[in-house]
Amino acid sequence: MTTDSSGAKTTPPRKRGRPRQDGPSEAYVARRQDILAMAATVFREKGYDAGSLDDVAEALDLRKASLYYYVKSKSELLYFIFDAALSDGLSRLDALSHLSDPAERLSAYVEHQVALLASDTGMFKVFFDNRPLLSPEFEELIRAKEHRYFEFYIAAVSGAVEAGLLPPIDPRYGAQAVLGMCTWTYKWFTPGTHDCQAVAADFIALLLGPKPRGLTMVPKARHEKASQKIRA
Amino acid sequence: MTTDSSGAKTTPPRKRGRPRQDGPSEAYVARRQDILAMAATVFREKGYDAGSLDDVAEALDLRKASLYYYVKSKSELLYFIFDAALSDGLSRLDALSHLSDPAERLSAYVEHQVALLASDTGMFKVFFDNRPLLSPEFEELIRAKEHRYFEFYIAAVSGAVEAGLLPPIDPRYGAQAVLGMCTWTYKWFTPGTHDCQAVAADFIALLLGPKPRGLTMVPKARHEKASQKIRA
DNA sequence: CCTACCGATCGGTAGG
DNA sequence: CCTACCGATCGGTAGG
Repeated sequence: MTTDSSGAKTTPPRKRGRPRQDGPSEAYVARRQDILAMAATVFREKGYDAGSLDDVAEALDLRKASLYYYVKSKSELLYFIFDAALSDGLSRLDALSHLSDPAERLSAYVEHQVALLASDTGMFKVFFDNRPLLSPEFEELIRAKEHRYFEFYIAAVSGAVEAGLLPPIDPRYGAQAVLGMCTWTYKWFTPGTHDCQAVAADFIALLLGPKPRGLTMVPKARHEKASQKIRA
Repeated sequence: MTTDSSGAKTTPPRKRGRPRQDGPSEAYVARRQDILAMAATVFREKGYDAGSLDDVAEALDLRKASLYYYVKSKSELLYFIFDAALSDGLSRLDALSHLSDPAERLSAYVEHQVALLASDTGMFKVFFDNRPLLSPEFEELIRAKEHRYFEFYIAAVSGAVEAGLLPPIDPRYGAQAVLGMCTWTYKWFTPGTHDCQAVAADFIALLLGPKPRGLTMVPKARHEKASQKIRA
């Protein structure tokens, strides 16, 4: 219950059908988004351990205690950030999964991952290098989404193997290889120095062989060919 | 100048040829090795941030302050551990660099890196995920060795490209790809579940194509062949 | 190699 | 959303 300027008690609007407030208000959610965004920036710049809640609060011109009105703990803050990033990545992958040509799909996934990681190495340093700090429950939720992410790559590698574009490897190891190769980018990529598209192109060439220029109708696999050309 | 129990001034030992103590004693160095090994264990198990000097000292039945007799700071401890690991890795790579066959050499490097990373994922989590904590001077020394490490892979990729075993990619990007693929192992490899040798074999197949079984004389490149078989 | 202790940081809470 | 503050941790130092 609140008090208006005259000091009289005010009651909530009496409108019969008033939809119940079943959740946080819009303003609350929006403010929390601000906080999450700022926390992401702080963590990106100083790392998770070194980036304190005081830093986050100060950057928003708040007191640290006020953050607890929006978030239960520091690690929950991290969880929200991770979850949003993962959801974003998943939906992008999903948008690419319609590609039916195995080579095109795998190439698109590689380009996606390289572009994503190169676009924000700072954030991914936090993401990949501070995971154990999450509480078990959050850990589980993140892990589930990560697993879905991984499965996109397993499917793409499987498709490429079946099409004879890749040698007959274990698709799980293949997916780890592709993801490792692309993800590792966050450790060395420097925007000014390196070219994101060139990197992706070279990675794809490494996996699928040199891109046939101007030709679309490439018959089958290079791996099948390779074995044909063996001479005793 | 020191004073003996009688209060008289003492001079350094007069023995003419006595070899000067030009560095820490053997016992001192040995004890420091113990401390480094224990610190490595603690960091491996709890991480660098969470693994306190009290933890390290306690595990050695010492007081924390005593560690400072052997080490200047916590980050110097980390530096010593990293430097030893890197030196070890470099000498192993060096031992493999005699391989003249480009395919064999690249394969050996892949096997080396996968085996190394899979053998101690805990330590490499510390190594790769806590770097920024090192002081600038240490950072520079480590970086230099890492660069030498990187150059081994650049050379191997270059060799494979020149031999037509890999498509004509930028050797630096190629080396990052190979290292990323192999190194990423520390993030997902589990000794019981995964097979280190199978992983390496699949990675090699992914890079160089399926291993020709029982045949040694494979003519040239699969990439050259691929373009030959294109039909309009 | 030890005892004793400092100084600073930081996540989190009480209570409004 | 704020003031005030707690409790615990931790790297490091003094001085022996």
